[in-house]
Amino acid sequence: MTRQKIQIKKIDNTAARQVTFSKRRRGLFKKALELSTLCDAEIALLVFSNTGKLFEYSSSSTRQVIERRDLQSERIDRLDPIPSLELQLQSSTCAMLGKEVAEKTRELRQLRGEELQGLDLEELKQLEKLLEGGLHRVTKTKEESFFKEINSLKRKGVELMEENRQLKEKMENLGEQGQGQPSEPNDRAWRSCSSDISLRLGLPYPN
Amino acid sequence: MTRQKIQIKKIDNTAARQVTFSKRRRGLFKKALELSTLCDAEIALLVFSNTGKLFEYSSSSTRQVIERRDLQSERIDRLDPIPSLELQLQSSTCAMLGKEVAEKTRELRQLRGEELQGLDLEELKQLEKLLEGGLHRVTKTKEESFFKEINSLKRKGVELMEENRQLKEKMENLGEQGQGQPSEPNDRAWRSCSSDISLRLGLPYPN
DNA sequence: AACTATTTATAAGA
DNA sequence: TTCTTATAAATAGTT
Repeated sequence: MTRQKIQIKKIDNTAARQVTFSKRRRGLFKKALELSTLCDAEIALLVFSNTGKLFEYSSSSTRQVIERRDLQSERIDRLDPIPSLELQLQSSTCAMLGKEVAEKTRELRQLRGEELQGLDLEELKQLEKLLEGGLHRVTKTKEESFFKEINSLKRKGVELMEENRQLKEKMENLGEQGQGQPSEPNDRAWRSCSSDISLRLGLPYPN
Repeated sequence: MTRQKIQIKKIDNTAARQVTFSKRRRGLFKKALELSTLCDAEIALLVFSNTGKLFEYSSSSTRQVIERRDLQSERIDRLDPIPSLELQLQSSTCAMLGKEVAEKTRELRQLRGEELQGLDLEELKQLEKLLEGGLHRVTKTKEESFFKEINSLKRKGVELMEENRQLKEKMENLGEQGQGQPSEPNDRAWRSCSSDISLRLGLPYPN
């Protein structure tokens, strides 16, 4: 709708699709709120993202709106007093979910390089490309993570050395004893906080 | 929103309210359709006008979307008046499947390098290893596939040259004409089956 | 139901 | 994700 007009069809690029989803979801929810406010309408809006996440808006309570809707459509599809209507619907939901699980399982196996026999050259090439992309991003993230950890430890080290220096100074001022080994302040600093450091290493990013 | 900006509060004038309701309801439904199409989202939208009329949109089936939503908020809502045993059983199956889908979706995204923010260094390292393994196997399979294709084409070439050689021999025996060029049998062999070869080449390597 | 001046939404890029 | 910005789309008030 801007910069360039787009076709209303599924966006192939995953990242772009997610960005658009975020933006348009907000827009849609805003419009729903405005309609319910301006026109005193009762609204329920359920949105499942591609990834299965649920977003919902309701002018009152979603459950309430759904029940009101059920009352209306009751006259239409209540011709069967069959309690299995619900059962059937759930059943089809189950079937759908089952299929989804199977599909995703297959995809996962292929990404692990485990179920490649049925693929043609083109599919193999695409898979390879996907893996290269994923690997690249993971490696990059990992290295950034390493870097952060290292910097955090360095900073800590500097702080401890400074603290140590100050303590020694105080001690020297107090007793003029001078028997300490001025050449290894950092050794003592590190030993004194070793438990804290190992904790940080064990739980790499507490934040 | 045009001619003059309006406040988002209930429109007092009944006629004006109804006109706005019509216009905006259409806009909202259009936006819902666009979101579901562009982003492959599953959407249900229920709107009751203040006159009590129901308008609904769903990307699939309203009932199905509601079911899916109930599954997610099952534990929270508990408004259900004792579902049948069967329904309960199916429901738990569905819930399980739903969880599985969510889990696998997350795994897939991580393998694509898309949802890495929550992972610690150890997890990133494992993911990287997994991807390297998968990539290695896929690349190997792809190269084997290339190789097979090449060998198959070579074999075909040899067969054709042999066939060509025999044909020429026969022709020479029949007519003692000797005008052929004995130095380029392969050239003619390849040309004679060019359409077949390009067909085979076209399928495996379209780009 | 149409029109149209404006406001709003948003695609692409940073 | 958030901001920016050029442009498309929606729509308030009018006819």
